Amino acid sequence: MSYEKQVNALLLDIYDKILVTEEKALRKGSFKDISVAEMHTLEGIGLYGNRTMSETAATLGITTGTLTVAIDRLVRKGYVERHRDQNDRRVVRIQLTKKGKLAYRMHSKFHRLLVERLVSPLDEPARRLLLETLTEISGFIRDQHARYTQPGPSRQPEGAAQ
Amino acid sequence: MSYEKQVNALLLDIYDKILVTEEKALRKGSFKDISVAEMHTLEGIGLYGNRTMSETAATLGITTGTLTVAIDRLVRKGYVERHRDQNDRRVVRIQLTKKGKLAYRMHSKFHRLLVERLVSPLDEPARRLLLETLTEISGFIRDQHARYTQPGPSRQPEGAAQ
DNA sequence: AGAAATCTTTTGAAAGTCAAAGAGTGGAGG
DNA sequence: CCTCCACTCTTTGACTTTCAAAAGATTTCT
Repeated sequence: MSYEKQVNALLLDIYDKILVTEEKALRKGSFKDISVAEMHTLEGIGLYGNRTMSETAATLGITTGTLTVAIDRLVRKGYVERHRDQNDRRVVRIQLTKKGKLAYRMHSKFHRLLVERLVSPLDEPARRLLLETLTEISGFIRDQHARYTQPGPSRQPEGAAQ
Repeated sequence: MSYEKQVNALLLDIYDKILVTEEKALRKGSFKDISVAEMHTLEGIGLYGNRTMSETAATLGITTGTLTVAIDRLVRKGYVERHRDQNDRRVVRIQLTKKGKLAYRMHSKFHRLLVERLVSPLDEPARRLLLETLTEISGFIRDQHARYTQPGPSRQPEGAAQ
């Protein structure tokens, strides 16, 4: 198998399992009633929140309509509070409740431990390479993202042709 | 920022954008009518398919019920064919149509190009190290997956406590 | 005040998912 | 040869996530 194919297979394997693992970890933890998507919303609001719906939706890359229903559920479950802004009453400000912050911190800790365990067996050169490679991948994906996301003069999706 | 936090941030960034990018790439390509999830199903069936529903569902990690509706749609769109097995008429065998295979190959090519561009700037030692590191990560994620996926004596989700 | 702009929610639709019930087929034992 | 259990798949009902577009509330501008 070619080098590229091996790398591709490994990336797919990793990608595939990570989401499932995270979902299952959440379901077994102290906050069994929130999904990965909901946790992601909590992250979008942030610990020191009081952010508006539009801002948060933009951060998360979803529409405000979608966020409204997500927040409905999170409010019902007690993770988020809604407040109308007193200066501009069109605006809705949202923030995490105590419970929401607790969940947020727990999940951060989970992530931190995952990464710690992941990098702990690596020696210094491996660490450096990992960081460099991830930085490169990140930049690369950002480019691709821009390429395929921007509207514009029907740019040629290389490798997608024929 | 600590090494771990940098790695975590990069991973999140990459993870976040990759799905969106892939979805958008698909929508701009020659097969605008299939989603990433549907492409994933096509991959699950494979080029030399003739696999049963159960097998494919297991490969994809979804229930057969879910697969049934996915296949319904893919048949309607002309990417997949259903055939009852003549030896055991309970079994349904599915395989990609010509169009399905074309879509599969195109998507593979997209992936291969992505990886090629990613690894092309790396020299030989860096390549070796990347492969090793990815292998390690893959093994690690597999362990985590097993840890949180297996049913069993309420294993402690380390770092999920308090 | 009236119109236009802005922010959020509501509504309708689709995909993706599961669990559980239902339908058809196969095989083993009486 | 029947019957019944097991197996494979589909159907059904429910829920989440998502968007686009319409509607509602409020502010700002003329």
